[in-house]
Parts: sequence; structure tokens; C-alpha cells
Amino acid sequence: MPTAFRLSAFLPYRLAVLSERVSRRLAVEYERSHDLSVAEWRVLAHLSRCGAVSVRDIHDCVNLEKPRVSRAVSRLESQGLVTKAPVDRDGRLLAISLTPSGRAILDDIVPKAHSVERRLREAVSPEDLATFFSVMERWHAVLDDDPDARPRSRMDVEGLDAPEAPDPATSGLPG
Amino acid sequence: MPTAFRLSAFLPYRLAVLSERVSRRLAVEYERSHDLSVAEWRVLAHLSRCGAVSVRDIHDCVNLEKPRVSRAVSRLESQGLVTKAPVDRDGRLLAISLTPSGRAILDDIVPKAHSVERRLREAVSPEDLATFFSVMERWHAVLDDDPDARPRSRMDVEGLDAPEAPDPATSGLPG
DNA sequence: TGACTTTCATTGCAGATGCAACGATAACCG
DNA sequence: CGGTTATCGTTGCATCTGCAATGAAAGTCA
Repeated sequence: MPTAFRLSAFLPYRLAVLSERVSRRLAVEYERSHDLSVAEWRVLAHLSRCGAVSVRDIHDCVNLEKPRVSRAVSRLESQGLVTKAPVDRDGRLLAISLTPSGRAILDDIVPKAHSVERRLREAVSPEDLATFFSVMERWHAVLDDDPDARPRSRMDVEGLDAPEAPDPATSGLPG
Repeated sequence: MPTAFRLSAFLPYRLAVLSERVSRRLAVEYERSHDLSVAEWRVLAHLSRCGAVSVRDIHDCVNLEKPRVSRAVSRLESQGLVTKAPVDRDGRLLAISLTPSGRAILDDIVPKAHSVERRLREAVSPEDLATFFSVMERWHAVLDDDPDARPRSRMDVEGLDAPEAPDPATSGLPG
């Protein structure tokens, strides 16, 4: 008998569908009012916690390819939301930090993002939510052991509660 | 004090990271050996269950934009994996179905896809897995009530166990 | 010091993506 | 019938994406 594959019950597919739907709902908050892409939003969000960091550091922390970070940062800079400052100690590095405008936009978006998340969290019990996260973590562990899977980005593997783990190359910068 | 947003603990972000990692791991199976894109894989998988269907039907069922389905189908056709047949009863419609070659490729990929999924499922208890899916379903329900969220695609909302729910416009086609 | 390797950010480029048209066909309805 | 509307699949186009390659700047080590 011919192979029949039930895509709608397939775990990777279901994950992708939900993830995309949630992402698009969230994108409404930063796209509609501030014309930001996903990459730009992630960069801003990361900068809100980590101060002046390099492109490499952002790449390591927010699951974006380095060129994507670079372009996102350039666009944010052209909009006056971040600044790129050379690092005197290392001519290769760039110290990227938020401007007041960037901070103002974050101050507007972050509550909306939290609101979207809160509505999702409130729809399930704390126990179920904990189970959900533990399942996600175990699946990451499965992929960590799979040579055909991509490695996890640094911030995601180093624990979600750790302090910012500053890049030694850029820590101690102004900003 | 300035807004500090912990991206790595943000639910939409975490969902996106896991989903992308799983998707990329799965893509290894159909990309490396058969040079298929996600869209092409989804089209083939859908056809394996639903026989001869229209572009519109695929679009409704596998969470892909219509142009993306159209191009995926065209590329699959050029590779001899599917056929596009006109529907005599309705000149607008196209009856898309698998060729023997397409079926052969599916016969190769599907076990690999199941293997990836099995490893993930085996990493958690059946109870936790059930909880995971019920949480996903509740989040879909939250988004269903949100006017700023996109509607769910047909197959995903009509239940995962329903029979194929053939498009009345294309049902009864050869294949 | 000086050749070699590594790391950094950027750029090129081929291909994918999303959205808005478009032409063609069918359905609706007076 | 005939005109309007709706649907189907496709295409145009601006943008984004991923990957490799580039040039600049450390780091390494004899």
C-alpha cells in the first residue's frame, strides 16, 4: 500500500505552524507601529539587556545569522535607534548600543510583547506551562546529541536565568 | 529605570528557536538527499494522503501561501514528481497528483521523517506529550479569538483525525 | 620580527518569500 | 441572456535569506 503521511499530526509541522502563527501575531506589535523586522526587534531586545555588544555577540545570543544581524544593525543605525562605535582595544569589534530613540521604541513595544505573552501564559495552568517548557528543553537536548542538528546558540544553552554573561571582548564598554 | 527585555525567556522567541531547530534537522532528510524545500516536502506529504487536489486545497491544508504552493508544484512537476492535470468540470482548477517517482521519493523520506519525530517523542513521557499538545491547542484557541492574529488553516482547525475532507470542487478526480 | 592562522564585520549573489496584481474561468442574479 | 462578482492559478516585484567569500584586524609562534 502507498505511503500516506499525516502532515497535520507531524510534530515538526505542528511546531512550525504554531510558532509562525505566534510570531506573526507578535510582529503586528513591532511591524505595524514601528516598521521593525523580526531581526531588528531581536537586536533591540537583546541590547536592552546587554548594553554595548558586538555583532558577534548578538549573533550568538538571538539565533540570527551574522549577516542578518549586521544588516539589521545597519538599518537600525540609519533609523537612529542604535549606534555603532569602534572599540579602541580591538579594531575588528563594534560596540553596538541603543540610542534614546531606540530605548523609547522599546519602551513602547515591550509592554505589548508582554501582553501577547501574558495572554498565552494565562490560557494554561502553571503546571502545564512548566511541563511545556520542560518538554521543549528535552527536545533541545535530543538535538544537542544529534550530529545532524545545528548547535544551540550560546544564550539558549547557557541557561535562561544566567546574568548577561558579557562578551569579554566588549565588556566594560561605555553604554 | 530602563526597560530590559529578557528575550531568551520570551515565549514566542523560544517557540521560534525550537521550531526552527527542529525544522532544520528535518530538512536535512529531504534536502540533502532529494534537494527538496520545505514547501515541496509539504506538498508531497499532503498529496500522499489526499490524491488529486488543487493548489487552493494544498494552500488551505499545509500552511503555505498560494504563490509558494504554485511554485513548489511547478518545480516538483519539472522534476517529474507530480503532475498537473486540467479539470474538465472546472477550467480554473488543476488536479495535482503524485507520479510514481514522487511516490518513490516519499517512500524514502517518510521513514526518515518518522524517525526524527520518534526520537523527539521518545524523549518525553506520553503524559507530558499530551500536555504539550493540549497547550499548543489552547494557544491556537487564544489566537483564534484574537482579531490581530491570522486565522488557522483549514486542516489544522478541522481536527487532526478527520478524514481528508475532500474539496468538493476536486473530489472524484482520477488519481 | 614576520609568516600563518583565526576572528570580526561586511558584502555578493543566487534563490526564496510575501504581497499585490493579473488574466482566465465560473458562479451569481437581475 | 448579460453584467457583475468571486475564485483559480500564476506572475511581478521589492525585499529578505542563507551561505560563501572578502578585507581588515588581532592572535600565534618560531
